[in-house]
Amino acid sequence: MSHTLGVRQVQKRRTRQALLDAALELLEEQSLSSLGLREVTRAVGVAPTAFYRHFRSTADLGVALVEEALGSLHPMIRTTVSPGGDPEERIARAVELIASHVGEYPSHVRFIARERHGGVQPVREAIREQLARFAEEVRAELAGDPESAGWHDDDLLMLAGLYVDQMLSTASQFLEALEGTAEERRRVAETATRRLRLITLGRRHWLD
Amino acid sequence: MSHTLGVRQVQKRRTRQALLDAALELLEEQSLSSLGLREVTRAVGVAPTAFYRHFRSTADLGVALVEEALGSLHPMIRTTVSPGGDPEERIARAVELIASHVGEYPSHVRFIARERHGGVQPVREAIREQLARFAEEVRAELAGDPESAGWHDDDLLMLAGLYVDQMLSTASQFLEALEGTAEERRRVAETATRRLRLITLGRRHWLD
DNA sequence: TGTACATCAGTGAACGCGCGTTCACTGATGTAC
DNA sequence: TGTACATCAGTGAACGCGCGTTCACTGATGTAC
Repeated sequence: MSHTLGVRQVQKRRTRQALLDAALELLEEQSLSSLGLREVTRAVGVAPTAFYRHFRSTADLGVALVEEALGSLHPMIRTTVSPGGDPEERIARAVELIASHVGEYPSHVRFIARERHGGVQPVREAIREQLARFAEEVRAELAGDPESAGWHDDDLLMLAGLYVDQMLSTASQFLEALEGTAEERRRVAETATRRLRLITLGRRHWLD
Repeated sequence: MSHTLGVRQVQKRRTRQALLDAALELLEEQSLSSLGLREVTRAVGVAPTAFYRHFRSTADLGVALVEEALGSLHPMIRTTVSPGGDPEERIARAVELIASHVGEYPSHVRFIARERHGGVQPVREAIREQLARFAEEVRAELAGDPESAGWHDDDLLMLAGLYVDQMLSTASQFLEALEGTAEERRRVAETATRRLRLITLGRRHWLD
């Protein structure tokens, strides 16, 4: 008994991934709610009917894309917020991490920003769930920080949500600046850094 | 010479408004990029070709909806942030104002949240411009606050952007809770209040 | 006030096109013996 | 190892449908005299 997949399953996975990749590229310039199944299969070079061997609908494909875009992000989020070190250094590290993630996976970031409030309910729901998980993970991480002594769990979750919102907002601003100048991107990083500094100050004086 | 419009112009405006209203309702459950011109005219009860007497395309209609949704909001934003009074009272007032606006114009709020990162470039651009104006107005208002003495203009704009982002985020959370229980809405208001409190604390200690 | 002409918001037929979905199929891969 | 049958990812024709856009039109409203 081996974990090796048969030729058939390998090929099926390949086609499925090709559909996801093609869809993501098409979604650079449109919303999921206007993405056509035939567009996607045409881009991959398979018959339209092949689509149904992998997804029930484009909404279903969208949910799969949410997993692809956000599923792998959990470990990264965790390390970003993890306590220890100079606060100013931690902020710089977080902003750089966001910038490099946007640079590496721009289509994923765009997809999430676009569909978070988009017109396809199951996809919105899937994103909402993943972001709630992020917030919970950040809360758990913050809870381990000595600076959080005396904080209510409610307030930690509030702060975690603020951080997650801020990450998404920053990511979306980096995305807009991606085709601009290096100077624009520097300004986005600078503003994001100051916002985090201000939030950190508020955090420090929360229990005053 | 009077400002009275002729019968023809009055009727034309009525049809145009009916198209905008119908589109906004259809956009409750889909994105602009999948909205069809025929859907809109069908909902109004005019011939598809009548659409072209008012808009070049659905994207053009979308830009008009941005003006309708955000254009009238400027005075409100101004008063919300205007200085004076107990900070805690100001925060409560702001959160209530957002809640009541979402309750009164849910479709407008949903439209802006959805299309801010949506698939139609001219609409995204129109929203971006209006939000930049909001941020600039908030900055100007903050500049008049004695608490802002010693602040750089850059930092005031950073804070203004944070407030605008926060308003939108809160509005979108109220929207999600709109079909939920009163308890859910209370929790959204509570979390929004605490977030603003934390930001206010950060603001107070910015120059420490 | 009345008349003759101009304007133009809305009409309705027509067009070519791409859509999502169905269906029976093919032929390579997998499995039982 | 070889054979006979089962599985199933991908095919290709066909369907009915709604789309955006064009065009010449109609008839109420507006304007000049």
